[in-house]
This record gives sequence, C-alpha cells and structure tokens, in this order.
Amino acid sequence: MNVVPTSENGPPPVYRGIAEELREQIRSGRYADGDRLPGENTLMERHGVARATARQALSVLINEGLAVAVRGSGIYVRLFRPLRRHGARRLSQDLWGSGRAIWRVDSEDREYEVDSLRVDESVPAAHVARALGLAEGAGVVRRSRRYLVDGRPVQQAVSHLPLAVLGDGGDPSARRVRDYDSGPGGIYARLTELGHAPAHFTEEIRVRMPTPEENEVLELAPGTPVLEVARTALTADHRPVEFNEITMDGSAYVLRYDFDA
Amino acid sequence: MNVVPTSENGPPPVYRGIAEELREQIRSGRYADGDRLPGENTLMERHGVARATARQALSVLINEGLAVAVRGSGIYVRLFRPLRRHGARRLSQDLWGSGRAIWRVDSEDREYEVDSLRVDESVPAAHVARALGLAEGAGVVRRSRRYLVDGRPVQQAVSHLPLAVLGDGGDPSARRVRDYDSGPGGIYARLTELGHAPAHFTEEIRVRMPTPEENEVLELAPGTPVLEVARTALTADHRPVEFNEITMDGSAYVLRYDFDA
DNA sequence: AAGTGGTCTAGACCACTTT
DNA sequence: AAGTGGTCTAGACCACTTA
Repeated sequence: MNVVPTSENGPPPVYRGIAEELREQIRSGRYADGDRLPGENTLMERHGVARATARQALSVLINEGLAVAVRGSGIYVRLFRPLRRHGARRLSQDLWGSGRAIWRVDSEDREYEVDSLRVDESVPAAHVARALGLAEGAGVVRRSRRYLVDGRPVQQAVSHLPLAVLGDGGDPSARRVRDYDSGPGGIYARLTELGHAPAHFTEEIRVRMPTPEENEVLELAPGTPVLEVARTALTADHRPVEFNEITMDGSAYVLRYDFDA
Repeated sequence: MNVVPTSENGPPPVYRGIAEELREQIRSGRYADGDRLPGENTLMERHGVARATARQALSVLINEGLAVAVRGSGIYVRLFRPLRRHGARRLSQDLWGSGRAIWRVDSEDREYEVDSLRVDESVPAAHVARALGLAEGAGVVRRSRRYLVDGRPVQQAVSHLPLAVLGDGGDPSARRVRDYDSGPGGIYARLTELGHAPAHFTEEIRVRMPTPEENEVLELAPGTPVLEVARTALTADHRPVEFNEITMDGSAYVLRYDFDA
C-alpha cells in the first residue's frame, strides 16, 4: 500500500483547469469577497463541459474554503477575515500592537455573546483525566458553552474542573462554579478564592476538518477546518486545576502568542 | 444574499448516510489506521446506489481527512498522529512533560531533514514589510527551505532578514547569513554576533485549506488543512530583526505553548 | 486479467431564490 | 416562471494496482 498520492504526469483534468482559472481570478481581485462567481450553467457553456464537470470544478473551490454555494442563488467568494485571540500576551499593546500584525482582522476585542451554557458533573474521558492528572473514576464539573460574534457562532468551549479541587461544596466559591453565572472574574477568580490560583498555562493546538456535530454547532461553511485548543491551567506549584477544550471555526480566528527567548 | 447555509429539514441524502455509517465504524475502531474501507463497487451493491453516489459518500470522508484514495488499490483509513512543535517553552520538561500531553504524538524531538534550501535577496511583499517595519522598497535576505521527517515533507519555512540589519556585508557574520550553511547556532547566532540578538517573539497562527502549490510542496493528502505560522523575532529594544513564514501540514503537527498568568 | 479509483457525459427530479 | 444549486441514475473510457 502506498498512501502517498502517485505523482502526476498526464495533462491536468478539465475540472482542475476550470477551478484554477477561477482561483486565479479571485486572487487577482477580479472577484472580491462576497462576489458571485459564474455558476454551473455558465461554466457548462463557457467551457463546453457536462454539468458534473462544472460542479466538480466548483466543488474544488468550495472545499478549499474559497467559495460557498447558496442554494437557488449562486456561488459566492468567501475570503478570510478573522478575529484575533491572544494567548500569552506578556507585553503592552503599545509595543506589540497593530504595527506588527500580519493578517488583517475585523477588529480587536470584539463583543462576545454566550450561548448554550450547560453545567454538569461527570467522569471525564481518558484524555481529560490525563490532562488533569485525575485518579481512575474521579469526577469533574463540566461547563460547556458556545460563543458568538455578531450572531455567528465562532467557538465552543468545554471547561473541566476536578471535584477534588472544588472540595465538598461547603465553600460558597465552590458552589458558584456549579452556577450558571460563575460570578465576577469568572471561574479563575473562584479558583483563586479556593486557594488554587492559576499561575501557568499550557495550550496545545491542532487542526482538522470538523465532525458533523461540530459542523452543526458552529454552522461551518464547507471546506472550513476547525482549530482545536486544549488549554490546561496549573497552580504555582504545578497542580492542574482546569482543563479547557476549545473548538474554533478556523475561518474565524488568528491565534497569537507573544513570548521571550 | 444569504451566505449562511439554509437550515436542514428533509431526510438526509443517501450519500451522507453512507458516509456517516463509515465514519462511525472508523471511530468505533471497526476500521483502524491504514485499513482498507469498502470501495465504490462494494458500496454500490451494498446500498443499491449508482456509482456517483458511492463516490460522493467516499469523497466526504476524504475531504474530512479521514481517508485517502489510492488509485487502483482502494480507500484507506488515515488517522491523526502528529509531531509536537514547542513555542514558548519556558519551564523544564520535568514539570510540563509527557504527563500533561493531550494528544498522542509519534515521538518528541524527531530528526528533521532539510530540503530545497534557497537563499536570495528581494524586496518583500507588503505584509512582510509591515511585519519588519521596513521602509518602502527596502530589501531583505530570504532563506527558504523545506523540512522532512522520515522522508515526508512536513513544513516549508521562508525566513526574511532586513538588509538594514545585516549591514553592508563587511562583517563575516553578515556574509554567512547569505551562505547556504548559516553556521553553528544558525541565523539567530549570527544576528546575536551582529548585535541584534532576538529577545522577544510573536507568533500568529491561522489555518486554511492549501493552495495547489502548497499541495505539491507538502504532498498533502486531500482534505488536509495547513497551519500557517507567522513568526516575528525582535531585539530587547523591540526592533524586528527576522520574520519567518511557516506553512505546515496540518495533519503532521500539534503546536504547544507554555506561559504564565 | 480483474479490480480499483479518476474523469466525464447526458440525462432527470427536487428545493430553493430571484424576478 | 426562470434560474440556481443539491441529489441521483446509468452509462463510458482511462490509468493504475494487484494477483
């Protein structure tokens, strides 16, 4: 078995040529963000091909995330215009600010809405238990939510807090962790009150195509990958106190990290 | 124009059902990494559908990166087994090591081969000039290379160094920057010798589907997104001295950042 | 030689949007 | 009503892999 695709030799297939032509016109600015591209019928007569071939060409662009199909209307250009998420912002905005930004962003510090908040207790999956250093069968409080910007879902986050860290519920701060409103300063403020102030963070980032469930929750356009950020918060003496699994619309974000040599 | 896909109501199309069934069998372990999936002919008779429908079902999995097609042979499962790249590793391995790792990785500290090294001078694109704070028309030395692990290309990196930082070529360290072999300790050691030691870094990460060029260079399987890391190195007094654009096979990497509150 | 995936044609019916 | 994309059928020829 040879998983590496066989090397190309012959002439490129027709549908690739059509896709390449359209891609080039998008890149050159001939079609701008939101513009309507030539549809199936137009491509059929312009290139003298069958319907399926025109569709195949358009599907290439759609799977690349360069275009979206709107049923009954047409195919539209969709360019990249993300939010910026800062991890490890250790220096002032003045020094690291907009001058060094690589990709244009819609705006900094956008307003988030929160959605679909759920709080429950459970025995977490193996990788969560591993991240939190939990004993077999130990439980967590799980806080799940969806974030939206301008009504558009951009990420879903599931935070896990060990029951062992929260104690037996006697403390009011520990009780608020189970409330829908976690109080001023959020979960990290409650952890601090409980003597488990987060001091270190580690984030692992991977990328992949979404599952059908993520496609529904994040309302992703076809051809949009997701960013998966797994974030662990640790105390000053390196006890893990929170594990947060964040799934982001890959077309909605630029992640930024600033750090020292 | 409504770019948001219309909400689904009717029964799911046949090809989605077939794809879902296969996806479920992959997730459940019925098919493992590298296993051969039922092919077009098998799906046609098993589900009583036409060739194009069976193909469409398989193309879903392929575009999700869950499977790869091998011409003349079959469709094979392809699971995620990445390398780990550390940015901002500020604490010792002992404290942050394997115990907190979220995703399994092939191995830490793998051997890299370097490939396709090119060195030249140019006036860079606008976004590079912006990142480096260059004046209009100012030049850079550009060092481009491809990295491979086990003979498989995993990333391509293009490093930009302002000519203004390197000086007029009188210094031997500045000359080595233009050599194919940049010398012991690499470019950053040369920058340090020139009085421009990198002290701060900023990295911006985005994800997207690859261009056809990237597909060739990185030999990506269909359905594989790329990670784009834009890294700027700054001196202690925050002068940018290097800008590195890295394009990674999204199925090959987990990025990791450790930082403090 | 048989089986596999890659490409392409020529039709069809449907749901939806636009005019 | 006309046009659009979404789905599906029923064929065909090709290049490639496997046996």
